Amino acid sequence: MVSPARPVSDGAGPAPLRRPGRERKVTIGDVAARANVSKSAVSFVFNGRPGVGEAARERILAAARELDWRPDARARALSRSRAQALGLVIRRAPELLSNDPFFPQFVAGVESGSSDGGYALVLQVVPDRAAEKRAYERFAHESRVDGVFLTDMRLDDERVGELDRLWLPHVVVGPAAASDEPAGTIGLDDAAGVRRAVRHLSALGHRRIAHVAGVPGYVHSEVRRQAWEQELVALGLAPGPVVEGDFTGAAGARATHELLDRSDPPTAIVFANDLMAIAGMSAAADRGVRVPSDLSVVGYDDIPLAPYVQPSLTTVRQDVVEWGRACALALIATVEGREPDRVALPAAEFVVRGSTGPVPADRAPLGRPADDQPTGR
Amino acid sequence: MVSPARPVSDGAGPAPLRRPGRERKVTIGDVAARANVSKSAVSFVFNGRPGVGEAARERILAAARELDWRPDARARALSRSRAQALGLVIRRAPELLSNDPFFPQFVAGVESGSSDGGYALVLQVVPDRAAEKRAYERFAHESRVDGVFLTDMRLDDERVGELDRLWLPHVVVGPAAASDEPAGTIGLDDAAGVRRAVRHLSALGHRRIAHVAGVPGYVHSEVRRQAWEQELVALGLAPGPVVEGDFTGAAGARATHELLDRSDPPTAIVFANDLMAIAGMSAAADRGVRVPSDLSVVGYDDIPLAPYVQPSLTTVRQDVVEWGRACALALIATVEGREPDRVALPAAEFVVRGSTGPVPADRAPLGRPADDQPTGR
DNA sequence: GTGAAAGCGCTAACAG
DNA sequence: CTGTTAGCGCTTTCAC
Repeated sequence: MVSPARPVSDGAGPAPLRRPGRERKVTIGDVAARANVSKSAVSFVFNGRPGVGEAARERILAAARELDWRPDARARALSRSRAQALGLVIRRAPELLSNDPFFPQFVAGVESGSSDGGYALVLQVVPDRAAEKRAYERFAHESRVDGVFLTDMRLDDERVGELDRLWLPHVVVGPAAASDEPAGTIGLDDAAGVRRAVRHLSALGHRRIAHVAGVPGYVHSEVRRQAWEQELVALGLAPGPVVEGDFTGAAGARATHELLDRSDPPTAIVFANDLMAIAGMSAAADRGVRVPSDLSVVGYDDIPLAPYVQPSLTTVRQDVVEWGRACALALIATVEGREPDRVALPAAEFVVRGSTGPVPADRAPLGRPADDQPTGR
Repeated sequence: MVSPARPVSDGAGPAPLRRPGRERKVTIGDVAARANVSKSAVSFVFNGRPGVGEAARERILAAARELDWRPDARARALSRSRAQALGLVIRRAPELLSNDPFFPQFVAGVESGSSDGGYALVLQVVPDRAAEKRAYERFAHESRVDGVFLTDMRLDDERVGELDRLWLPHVVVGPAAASDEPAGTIGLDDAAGVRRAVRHLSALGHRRIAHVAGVPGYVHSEVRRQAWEQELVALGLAPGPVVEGDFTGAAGARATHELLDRSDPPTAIVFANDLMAIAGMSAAADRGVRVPSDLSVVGYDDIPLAPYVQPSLTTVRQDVVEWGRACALALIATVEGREPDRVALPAAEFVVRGSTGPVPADRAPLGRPADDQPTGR
């Protein structure tokens, strides 16, 4: 059975909700009494505002410590009309949540930033758009949270307007490089990493560089695709074929087969995430195409496994934890009516490992590789 | 800049906390007035208790719908002395959170169960034991949550006692097979999967089956190690060497090298998780040991990548989402003073893929393999 | 069946 | 600088 609220069980049925007996919860009144001051004095001290003498202050703090008292979050929330909590709604099938290395780290970062700022993080996982909308509405109507994070932005996302209508403050979490991003976006430069990857491949002599994209309609999918294309154009190369993926291993494998089936198969593929890239490498191996000697592969995310697959995966890494922190701090500032600080997030980093190499000699169309010494690490 | 609480900005400084102008928040009073009843009637309807006539009930519901009103969670929490929220404290370095496929799924499951039961999920990520303890204390003292989940149980975990002292209801999330588990544990049968794996290897003729364990001191590490050992003994085999790992890829690689360096290297290794197993396969490949022809490998978790590495990974899968749901339902029952239902969680499942095969002919010490036809997924 | 009134524990005006 | 007082929005007895 499950541990009840009461540690010493007497075997009685389903009973105890609260602590038994007389032990009333200690309140601000008890602290005030013990320190010989008024409740407001206690309140003032615990809200860090002036107007309380040093002596009284000391006594109050001592009394609170002795009684082991902390302001009750519920009462505080009610009287300040602020929940002192931030909401994160994640729209994704629960089973698929662990496909994505982004969320665990992002949640960790957001939580760390939130609790540093004195806010709690309320999480909700919803399967579809309808449930997502309801979740935001409930957060707003029930005043459960003071603001929310918007992740997984879609092209023409309706949520910003909805949240404005609900008067629910928010920050948009997204790649910073999108040309038409809405104001209020906190993101790091996704595109830079992809561009760096393309340059790296070009420097290795690759001329047919394909892309396996993420789920269409998502901003981060688009940003990565655009970055890939723009950099190819900038290098004077023709944008190779693009295959739409959906960030799953199955899609990565399928897309890879599709690309290698072409009459002019690419010599390098830039995948929109590591999971697809690794599945792609397996697919290549299955048909006797060797990485990196026959085909170079680049991923995105730098998942913990990336260094440990065969061959180790060249990829792009972002500091997602720090990103999450920055989002939390920005949202707190917004909620409290302050102008959020402009934070400089580190750009995505390009990590060179074993899955990229020189273009196969018999496939290199012409010219010698440009010079390019990636920093990696 | 970040989107403020007010959609139409007039360029003023850091100002608006709440909605501007006259638009007062609609309250239960407004609904009562509009429906021509008292506040308590409204309250009764929204709390599903008898004592309100059908006609009044209809009008109340209509009024609430028209005014778009839902009970304010803060006020409700205060007057009912219940936060209507559940807490999950995760102790882990933020950067390491994505190493673990467990949490994203577990969180998703817990959240789904919580919101089905009308509870919010408050998450906190803490780096160490001290912060963890403070987190629980704050949850309790500030009445932020009504109960908490205890994950990553350690041998001789102090938290159960602490929570009892704080009068904070809780459920323990852990493998169900631990012999000395505390009452109130919700878990599925971790050990069954590992035992199945050992039997599978034995059936393939393996006699020297090693184990790469998880972080020592954690219940789930111990349970898996014990299951491995017990099954070997049950099969009449000598427990092979055990190397301690820490669930990271680096540890998996190191441990594998250590095992293969021995004078009597194992022909099969059971790893405590997939990440170590995959890194172990890479380590083996690096030294020319081939999987599965020279070495069989079994993981644990069935991460999304498991089918897509080379070779695909034989592993153990649990329905972590369902597990999380069950935990949430049990905690809600506990919090509300009911006896939690005894839920039957599906046992861990053994998934046979490409990383396990017959013992190498020249290494099979004696006898012919027993018959064992694993079911797979 | 319905409504008035007293809290829940804290914050924040406003007097003293 | 300190204390008194009126809420915050909802729940819940308890008379009517």
